[in-house]
Amino acid sequence: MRRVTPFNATLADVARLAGVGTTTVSRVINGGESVSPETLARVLAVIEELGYQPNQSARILKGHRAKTIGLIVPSIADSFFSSCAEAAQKIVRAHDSLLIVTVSNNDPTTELESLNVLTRHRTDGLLLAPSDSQNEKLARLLSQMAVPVVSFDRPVSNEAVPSVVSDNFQGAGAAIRHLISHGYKRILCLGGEADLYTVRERIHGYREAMREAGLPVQIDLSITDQLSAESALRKHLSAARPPDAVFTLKNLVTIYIYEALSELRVSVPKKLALFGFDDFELAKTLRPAVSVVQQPIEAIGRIAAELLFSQMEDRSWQKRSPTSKQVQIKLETRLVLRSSCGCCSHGTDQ
Amino acid sequence: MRRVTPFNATLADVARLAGVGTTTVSRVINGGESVSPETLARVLAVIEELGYQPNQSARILKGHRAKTIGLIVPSIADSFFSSCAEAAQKIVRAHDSLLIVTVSNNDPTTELESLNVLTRHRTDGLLLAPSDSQNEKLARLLSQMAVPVVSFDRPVSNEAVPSVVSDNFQGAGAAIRHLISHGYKRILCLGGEADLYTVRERIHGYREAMREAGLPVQIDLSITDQLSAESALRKHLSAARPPDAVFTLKNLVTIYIYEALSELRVSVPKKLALFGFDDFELAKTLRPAVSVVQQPIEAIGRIAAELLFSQMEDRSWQKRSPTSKQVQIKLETRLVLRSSCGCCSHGTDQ
DNA sequence: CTGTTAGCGCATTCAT
DNA sequence: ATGAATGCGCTAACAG
Repeated sequence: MRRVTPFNATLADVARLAGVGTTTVSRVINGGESVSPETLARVLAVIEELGYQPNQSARILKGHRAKTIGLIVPSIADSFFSSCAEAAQKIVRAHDSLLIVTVSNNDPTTELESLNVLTRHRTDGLLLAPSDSQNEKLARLLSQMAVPVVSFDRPVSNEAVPSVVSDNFQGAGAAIRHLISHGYKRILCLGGEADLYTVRERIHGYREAMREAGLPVQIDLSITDQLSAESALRKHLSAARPPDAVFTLKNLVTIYIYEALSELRVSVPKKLALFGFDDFELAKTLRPAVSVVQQPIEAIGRIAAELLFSQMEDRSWQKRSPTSKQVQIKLETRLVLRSSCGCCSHGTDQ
Repeated sequence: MRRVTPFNATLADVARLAGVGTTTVSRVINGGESVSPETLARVLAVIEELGYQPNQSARILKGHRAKTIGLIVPSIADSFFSSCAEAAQKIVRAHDSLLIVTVSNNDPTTELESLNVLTRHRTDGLLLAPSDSQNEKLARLLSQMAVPVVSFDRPVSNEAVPSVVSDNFQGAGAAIRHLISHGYKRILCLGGEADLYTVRERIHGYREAMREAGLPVQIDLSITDQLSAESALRKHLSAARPPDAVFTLKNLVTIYIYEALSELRVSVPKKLALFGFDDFELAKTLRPAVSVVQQPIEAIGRIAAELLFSQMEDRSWQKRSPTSKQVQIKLETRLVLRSSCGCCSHGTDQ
C-alpha cells in the first residue's frame, strides 16, 4: 500500500500525473474514443495506480443521470417486500444503476419524508408501495415529481401513477368459491390492518363470492398477533353457529391463526378448514400443509422496475396529460391447494 | 396543479422569485440563522410553492457528506440479511442518511463492482457481508477506501476492518455439547456452502465439541436443496452405524433436512434428533418444533451500523496504523430448546 | 487526436 | 441582515 491516508483522486490529478488534459482523461473513462493507444494506456495506468473513480455527483450536476432508483417499502424484514426488492434490484442493476432503499413503516409522514430525501438525491425514478392508497398529499406530491414513479402492491389514487398489483379481488374470490364448492357454508374471514388496499380488495372478493352463493358474511378484523388470534377463534368457535372454514387475509395472520388453532387443538381441516392469502416458506411443510392464494411476488417487483425504466427511457414521458388512462397492471394469483382446506390428498402436496 | 411539466427548481429560482440573493436562500434552508423574519417567511413561501428541494449532488461537490451509506449483502431475499438490513436502516435513518443496497450473490466479482460503484457515489461509509473472508483483492481495495468500512456476519481477513459477527464457533459447540449431554453419540453434521466463514466456524465448533467428548466426527457438506438432503439422509441412515442426531449448519439446510425427514417418515426426535443453526420463522410451529442456535440478527445489523457511524464521527479515523488491533465484536448466540432434540417437554416450547 | 474553458447548484468567504 | 463572487469535479462545446 503506497498511500497512508487514502483520498479520492480527481480527474485533474489523473491528468496531471499522466501529463495530459482533463478532457483526455474524461474521454478515457467514457469509453476511450478518439484517444491514441499510447495516451490511453498511460492514462489507464494512472487511473489504476490512483484507484481513481469518477465523482458521480459532479456528473449529476452536469445534468447526467444519477443512476439511482429510490425504493420505498413499508418494511424490508417482511419477506414479501424483500422479495420484491430483490427482483427490482436485479433489474436496476441490469440498467447499471443503484437501488436506494427507504422504509416507511406504513407511516404516511415517514413516507413523505423519504420522498423528499430521494428527491434531494435526484434519483432517476421511484418505486413505492404507498402506505395509504388514498392519501391526497402523497398523490399531489407524486404528481409534481420530476421523475417517473411506479407503485406496486398498492395503487395510488387519482393519479397517473402506473401500478403493478396482484389481482387481490379475484384471488380471494377464487379461494372462497373453492371452499364453497367443497361444501363449506359458514366461512369466517379473519384479518387485521383493515385500511390496507390489499386487505380491502381481498375482503371485497370474499364478500362478492359469499353474496353470489347467498351465504352469510362474517368478518373479524381484530387479529394483530397470536393472542388476538386465539381469543378471536375461541369466541367464534363457541358461537351458536360456529364457522366451518376460515379465510385469512394476510401472510402473518394465517400464521397466527395456524398457531392458535394448534394451541386450541382444533383439528384442521376436519373441524375447521383453513385457507390463507399469501404463500409462505413453510406452508407446505406444516401438517396439515396450508392451502393459499399465491401472489407472483417476484414478478411484481420485476415488472414494476421494468415499467419504471421504460418510462425513464420514454422521452414523451413528460406529456402525462390528466386525461391519460391510468396504467394498472393486475397480475393473476394462483390457488395452491394443500391439505388445510380438506379437498386435497396429502400425496399431492407441493 | 400549476405546473404541467414538473422540473427541479434551483436555489437561484427561489432567490429570484423571492427577490433575494442566493446566499439568503441558502441560509434559510440551512436553519434560517441571520435572516429577518419577513425574508424568512417570504423565502419559505416560495420554497413551498416551488416544491424546492436542494440538490444533494451540489452539496456533495462542495465537500459535504453524501448522507448515504452503502450496504453490500449476498441477497436481500434471505431473511437473515433482510433483517440485518432493516436494523441497519433504522440506524442510518436516525443519522439522517440513506441506505444504498447492493447484492453480491456471494460473487467476489460482483462484490468488487459494487464497491466501485458505491465509491463513485461517494457514500459516507460502507457495511458489507464479504462473500469471501480471505479474498486478497477485496482486502486490498478495502484498505484503500477513503471512508470507514464495517463488515458483519463475516470478517475480512488481514485487514483493519472492524467486524460484527455471531460467535459461531461457541454456538455450534454449545449445541453439540447439549446433544452429547443428552446421550447422543453419533452426531452427523450436515450443510452446504463449505467455503463460507460462518459455516467453517460452525464446523470447527462441532469438531471441537466432538473431539472433547471423544466422539467420531461425521460431516457431509453436500446439501444444497431438498433432493440432496433426501439422498444424503437416505445414505447415512442406511449405513452400518447410522447417526442418532443431526446438526444442520444453516437456516435453509435445516429446512431441507426437516422436509426430507418428514418425507422419509423418520420420527424426530425418537429415531433421529435434530438441532439447527439459525432460527427461522416457523421453527416453533412445526411439529416437532425445531431446536436451534439463535443468532442476535437484529443486533448484528444495528451494532455494525452504530460502529460505522462512530468511526465516521471519529476525526482520528484516518490514522489507522497497520499495528492497530482489528476490532472484532463477537455476539453471543442462544440455544433455543424445542422438541426436535428430544430433551424438552412440549409444554415449554416457545 | 488533444487542450482550454464555461457552467451545472450550492455553501462559503468576504464585503457591505 | 444581505449579496457578489469563487470553486467543488466533471463534461461538452469549441479551438487548434
